[in-house]
Amino acid sequence: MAKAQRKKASKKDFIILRASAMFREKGFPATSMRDLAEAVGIEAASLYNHIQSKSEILQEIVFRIANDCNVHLESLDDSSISSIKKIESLIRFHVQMMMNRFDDYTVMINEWIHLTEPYHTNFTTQRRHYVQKIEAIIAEGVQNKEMNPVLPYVATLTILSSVRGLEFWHRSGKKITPETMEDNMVNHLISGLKKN
Amino acid sequence: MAKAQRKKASKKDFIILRASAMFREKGFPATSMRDLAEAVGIEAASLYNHIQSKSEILQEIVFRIANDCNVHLESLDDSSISSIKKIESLIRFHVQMMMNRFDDYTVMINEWIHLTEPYHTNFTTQRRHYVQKIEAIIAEGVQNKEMNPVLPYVATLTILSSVRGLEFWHRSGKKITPETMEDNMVNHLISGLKKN
DNA sequence: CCTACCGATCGGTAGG
DNA sequence: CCTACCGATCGGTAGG
Repeated sequence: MAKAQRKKASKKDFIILRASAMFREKGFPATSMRDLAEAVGIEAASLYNHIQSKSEILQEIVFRIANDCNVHLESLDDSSISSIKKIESLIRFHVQMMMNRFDDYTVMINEWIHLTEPYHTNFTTQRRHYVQKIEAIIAEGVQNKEMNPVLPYVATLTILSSVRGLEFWHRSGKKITPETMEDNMVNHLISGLKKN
Repeated sequence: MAKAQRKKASKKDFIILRASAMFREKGFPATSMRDLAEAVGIEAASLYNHIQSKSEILQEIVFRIANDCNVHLESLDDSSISSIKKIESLIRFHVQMMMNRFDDYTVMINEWIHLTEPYHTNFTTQRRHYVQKIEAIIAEGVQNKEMNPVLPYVATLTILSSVRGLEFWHRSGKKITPETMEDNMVNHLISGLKKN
């Protein structure tokens, strides 16, 4: 029984794994359950022994990743490191997510709009809180005179979205190590382009 | 005849205008021709008196904007301004596109994957050349010692994708003027977050 | 996990 | 610009 549970869970995970890759490539609405079934190696109808609906797959992908982002951000909360260091950690975390969990992360970013209610509202609310916490870190940094007088809201959006550029990098054949990528993005977003 | 031509063209433009808003909101595959027809105020079948296919609408939206981006970038080409000033102009241009032509620009960025061949390949090729030209500007700035020693490819992706954050800003009710937005993003991406 | 099949909806056409 | 309608495909279910 425990074994059967485990077996079933892992098949479900396999379906979600394949779905994530396809949702990223073609988008959620353009991916059919028949395409997915073929990628998994079973008939479309058989998918429903493991999952409840197409929507459920998207929900699992999105909220798993969103949860990991929230956990990371909260880990920065009561530490005594500087605001700059917190933002650096945030950038590194997102670059790593993009590089190590490319399909899931990209699906969260690009396909969350196709979440049905109440998941859609749930996600946008979570995202708003996430942004607000980062804004608070930046606002503190500005007040501390650690940071230039930027608008925290704008800086937060810039940081969070800049990681999306890695989507193109991933498609291209460029050989850049994860560490180089991380360092470059941290330097650019924290120290800027212009030499002083 | 000339008048009829003009009238027909403007109705087509109206259809594309509405389509752009819907493609942005719900994505290209999730927007049906019946939804679009309703937004336009006619029956679905009547759309085909003005456009050839659903795909054609996407093509028009994407390549109009892509063309404007190319024209701007080429305008920077033989001017004698510094690399930093060129990049500043590039950032301001993209922020303005995002603010003034929000639907079209967002559709280009998010929905180009749904272009059919040969348009899909055409777009990715154009985009690659576009990125390479910006890389060249940054590489020159690094060589000049105008800029910090960043990897041009990574810096280019960071700049181009950071504008995508404005998608969230647009949805939110935040009152930030276009000029403030532009200045903040230019400062962040060029001078960085950290105070020296 | 399969075969067989459902009602709904899709992009698009015929003909007026 | 409409009515009427096409074949294809969609997500999902029944029953085994």
